[in-house]
Amino acid sequence: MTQNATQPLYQQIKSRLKAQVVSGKLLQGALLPSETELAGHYDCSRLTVHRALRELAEEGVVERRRRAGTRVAMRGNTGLMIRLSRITDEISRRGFAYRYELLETRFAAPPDPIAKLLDVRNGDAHLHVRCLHWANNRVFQFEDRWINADVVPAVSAQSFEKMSPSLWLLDNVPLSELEHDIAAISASPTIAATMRLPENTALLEITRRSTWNKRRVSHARLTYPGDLFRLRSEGSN
Amino acid sequence: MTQNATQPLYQQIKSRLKAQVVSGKLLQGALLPSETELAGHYDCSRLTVHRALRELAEEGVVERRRRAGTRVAMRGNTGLMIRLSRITDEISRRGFAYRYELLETRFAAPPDPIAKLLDVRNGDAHLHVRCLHWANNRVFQFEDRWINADVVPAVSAQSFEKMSPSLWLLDNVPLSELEHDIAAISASPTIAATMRLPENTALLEITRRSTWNKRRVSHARLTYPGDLFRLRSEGSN
DNA sequence: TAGTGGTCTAGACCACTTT
DNA sequence: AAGTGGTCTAGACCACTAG
Repeated sequence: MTQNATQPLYQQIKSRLKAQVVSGKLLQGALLPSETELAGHYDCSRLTVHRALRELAEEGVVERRRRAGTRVAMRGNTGLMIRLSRITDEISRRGFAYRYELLETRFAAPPDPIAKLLDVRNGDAHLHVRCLHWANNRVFQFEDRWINADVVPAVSAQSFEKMSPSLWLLDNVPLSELEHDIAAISASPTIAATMRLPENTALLEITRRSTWNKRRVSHARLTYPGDLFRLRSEGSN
Repeated sequence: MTQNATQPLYQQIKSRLKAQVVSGKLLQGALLPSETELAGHYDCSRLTVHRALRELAEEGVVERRRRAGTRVAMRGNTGLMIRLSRITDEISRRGFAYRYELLETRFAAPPDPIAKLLDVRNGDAHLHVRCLHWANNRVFQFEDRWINADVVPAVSAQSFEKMSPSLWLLDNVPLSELEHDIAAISASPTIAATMRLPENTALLEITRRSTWNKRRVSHARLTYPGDLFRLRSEGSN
């Protein structure tokens, strides 16, 4: 197997192996030849085969274990990549005018469930911020966020009058790990009033928990009008 | 820089570079040293540096171009990985009993918007399937799907009485590329009746277009009760 | 303990894009 | 034209783990 001008060798090997998996020549759980054998078969170096197999493993097509070898992964897991852009980009990309409005910022003891999620002592005061993101004359996002003041003491000096807490956190907290939940909910009377929407409007709700250095930094509930916001993804497999 | 017992070299390099980005030593848009220079700096081979930089690029931390070099990426784009599992796994994982119910399968000319999305001639007949996925005694997913009979002629022989079209496509169409839209909608009277839900219930709607060999294979609208279904993601950056 | 994958090297050639 | 990243090789040593 020689280097084709159009496609790298490891890519070609990936495609071939993938094709064998989906065509059924390699059933789920089937053992693949070792890297050395495949290198001989494709007449290339072991590293080239290794890269192909490593990427297939990252995509979830195969599973690898030392000594045990490489096996076709159990099917059914389709990984799809979704890219969320920062809200201002999202809005301007659609040609809308963006406006930020701070509703409230206060120090207070978070309610029990939030305290648990933030992993803070019950009764301690932390920062609660509520704000709106407007696109033209409609609310595009309602952000309801708690920030752990133990982990990010600098928030005390922030008013968030001009800059939303999500942007501020992005620029000021390093390397946070994120977890998301995405769900559809019906607008409660409170939320409906806040977002200037009719009651029971369908909303897309994204709950985001950020962690830094194994400590909970922030817990945010982001709600969007269902008709204004869509997540888009371009899948791989 | 020598190989540490606990962590691969390329990982250590990744972490160091990442740390420089988030600490502000490397500002957004800043040019990083070339692979050769970094290899000298970390006293390792160029390939090791290359792997570190390649993975940072995949994670969106840096952007690379030949001759132009490696630069710190523009911030604010948070990639989040969502894994969609096949519906039967999803339901059984929650301990519910799964049941599949076919509502209707017919050959017909798709309505204009669908015809456009499927990229088929107006008036040609294609397969339309509507079915339900039950979890215990509740509808977990309503699947409304059109399949391009030109691309997948084998569908003609399928009744889909026992097996849902999404599963069948997974097993019979190779390597399809997927695009998804995710939105929140309010249950219309028709959908509400089909899904046995009150009108205006908030629904999570996933629109999935699959492509094979640059031809549109299928267009599906999957709707879930908002309270029963959540997408979960564990992010990286 | 033997065989697998994981990592690393030193060197090489090529493709691409800015200068 | 020159310098960057992208790929590949042949060989090596190591870590892990199934038999």
